[in-house]
Amino acid sequence: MSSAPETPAVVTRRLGYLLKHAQLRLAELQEPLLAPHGVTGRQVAVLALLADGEPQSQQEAAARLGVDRTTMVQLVDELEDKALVRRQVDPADRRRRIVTPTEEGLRVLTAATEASEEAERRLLGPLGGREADGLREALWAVVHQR
Amino acid sequence: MSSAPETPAVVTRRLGYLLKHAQLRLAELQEPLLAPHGVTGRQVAVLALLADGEPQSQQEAAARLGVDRTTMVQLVDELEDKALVRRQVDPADRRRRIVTPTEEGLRVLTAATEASEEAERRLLGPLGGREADGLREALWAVVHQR
DNA sequence: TATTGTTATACTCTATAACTATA
DNA sequence: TATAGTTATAGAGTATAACAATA
Repeated sequence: MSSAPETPAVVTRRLGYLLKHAQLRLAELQEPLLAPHGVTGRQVAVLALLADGEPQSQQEAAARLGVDRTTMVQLVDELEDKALVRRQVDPADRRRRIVTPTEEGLRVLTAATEASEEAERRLLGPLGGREADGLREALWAVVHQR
Repeated sequence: MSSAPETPAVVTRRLGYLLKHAQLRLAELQEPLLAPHGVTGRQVAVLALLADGEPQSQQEAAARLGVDRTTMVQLVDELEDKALVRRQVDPADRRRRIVTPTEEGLRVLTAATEASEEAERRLLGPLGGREADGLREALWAVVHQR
């Protein structure tokens, strides 16, 4: 789906439209920058999550990312196929699989994170520093409200 | 997919994550408010687009919304099945179908737009008026950059 | 030949239900 | 009985390719 219309309509002031197309635009910018590292934006997100803090089981990671456990199975499958993470049975509870990044996974994460941040900078290009910070803060407040 | 994790991780500061989850949150809020009107958020968006400005062919509408023409066929099918829009062959170019809202379509659009705006207000609840405006403006700038 | 709308098809992302193993 | 991971499957949303009608 293309991310911006040629002739803006009233619809394009709606928040749903703006959020969707901002996401599409970001994906367009990220894709070519991440491709050389052999990962997608979603894979980078999962990798970052797994590298952040204590080693986690799949369900813990799923809860933190806000996805279903069956989705996490597939996300971890993808990363494991690329040898970027390892699954290990938790000795304390043999039902659980602790998922940790490999050394290669950490290397890819570092490089891909830079690429990802470059894409964010390009997306936020038309905004000033204060506006860009404001956008991120406003989204954070909206997403984490309860 | 659930829209917010119990334990925020570093990933949740990434723009991709924030945009996706803001959208999910908005969809959650909209769904129950729109359901009584018998339309989805996407259908309201298309209806609003078709009611806005000159009568449009499917391809014009698709371009303005930023979707493929085959996607527009299905969107218009949905609205036509509910008798909210009408397809009419363009006498000036018989390949084109002009799509216009019916009276019922306009009534539903009015009601659903109010519901949709209420959902936006709830999403933006944690923000002050200035921050909410800033968010919308920042997203607009980012989406319409060239 | 080119364009509009359409259909058939496929791909991505996600979830639900049911299974296995472990607790 | 309950939980972690898994598999099979299905649904939503989207696109590409090929076709019919029309230009």
